Amino acid sequence: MARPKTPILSTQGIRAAALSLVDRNGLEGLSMRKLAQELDVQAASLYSHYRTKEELLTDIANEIMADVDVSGFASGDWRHGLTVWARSYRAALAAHPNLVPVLAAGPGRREEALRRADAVHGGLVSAGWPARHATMIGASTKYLVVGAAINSFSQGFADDVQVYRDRYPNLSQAHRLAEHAAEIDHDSFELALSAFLDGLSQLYANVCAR
Amino acid sequence: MARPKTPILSTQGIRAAALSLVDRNGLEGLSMRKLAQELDVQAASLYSHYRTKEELLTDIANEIMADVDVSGFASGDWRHGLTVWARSYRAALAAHPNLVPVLAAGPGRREEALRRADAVHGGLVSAGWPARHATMIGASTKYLVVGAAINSFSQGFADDVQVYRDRYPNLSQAHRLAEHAAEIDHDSFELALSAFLDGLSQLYANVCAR
DNA sequence: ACCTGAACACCGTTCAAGT
DNA sequence: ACCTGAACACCGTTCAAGT
Repeated sequence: MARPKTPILSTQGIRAAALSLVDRNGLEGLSMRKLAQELDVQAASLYSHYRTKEELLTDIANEIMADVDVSGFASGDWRHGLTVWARSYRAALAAHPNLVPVLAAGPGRREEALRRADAVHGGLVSAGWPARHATMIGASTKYLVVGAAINSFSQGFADDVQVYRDRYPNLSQAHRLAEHAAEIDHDSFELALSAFLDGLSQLYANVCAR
Repeated sequence: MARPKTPILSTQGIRAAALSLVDRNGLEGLSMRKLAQELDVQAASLYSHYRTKEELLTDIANEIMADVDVSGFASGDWRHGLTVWARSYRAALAAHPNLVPVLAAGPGRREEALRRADAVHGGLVSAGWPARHATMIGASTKYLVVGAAINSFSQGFADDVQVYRDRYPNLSQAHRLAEHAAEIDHDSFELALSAFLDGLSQLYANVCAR
């Protein structure tokens, strides 16, 4: 009864259960004990597969970040590369909003994160951007994606509908934000991305003489 | 000994001690027990002044957000208004990096947050932006600020200097990022902001016919 | 009103013990 | 190698009790 012939747990299964728990109950809804319970096992058993809770979360983050697509830079069109990267990056984060703080915290395991960073940087440089600009553009794009994912601008307006009308006339339709939060977030992100890229295009004309 | 003639604690003092603890030891370094110890008091005593730890954090967040400056919109120049807002917003977050997850989580208490949101939205609208654009621009700018504050793009490259040179040629100077992290973050933010604003200016010319 | 001491229900993690 | 049961050092929060 202490150990079945075939192992009960697998890192794969642990990750899936943990992610499901986070998706359902939020990041604070994940504890090693609850996770163990979900897997019909004792909490201590998890430590045969992951050394810490943090390591487990990092591993999950890796899995999610694997969907981020940097292949757009292969075309030689830096603007297309950035667009594909940013959108797939945002989609990966938005798929698990409760995990965004973890995903934003670090680049996950170095391996894949560095491969992607290298692809972005390399794509920009080979398109003509100076190295320093490439670094800043990569960072800036990440700011946009992470900022958009971590914070529904509209989420703060969920309750207390009446107050707005009286005291803040410019926000008189703020109560509508909650309903269309997802749509507004999406549109705001697309607006930010295209304005940012338009601005970069102007800069490109100035910086990258041909 | 149970109660001195003059109260030991004050919400003001509790906030200051808590913020100092977070600044020194990180967000996870703040517990009600450690905070109480810092104030030479029992943990339970804190609950005479704050009902929950979360409420305390929200109050601290308010205090910090009070430094955000939306006065730039009074000039009628929307671009100037956004610039002043974004920079002061970022400065407020960057002053307490360990608290950024909390600051990003919500708009804090409704009062001041709504006053600022109203100023931004109203400033944009009276400058000629349609209401929907004003909403999206406000959201986008916040994305940029929060994204920049929450994540040093460079912070992930702190260690393991040697690996980069060999495996990721485009990141050969990645080890320098750690040294100049603050500078690169600042420059990246400014690049993102000005590119974003340049893009918006183009859009303004198209959308806001005069 | 404000602080204490003790308690409750939770954590993450460790470790000897079992198979 | 993998799982258990019990323990350790921590949490946030509550509450009767004291002044």
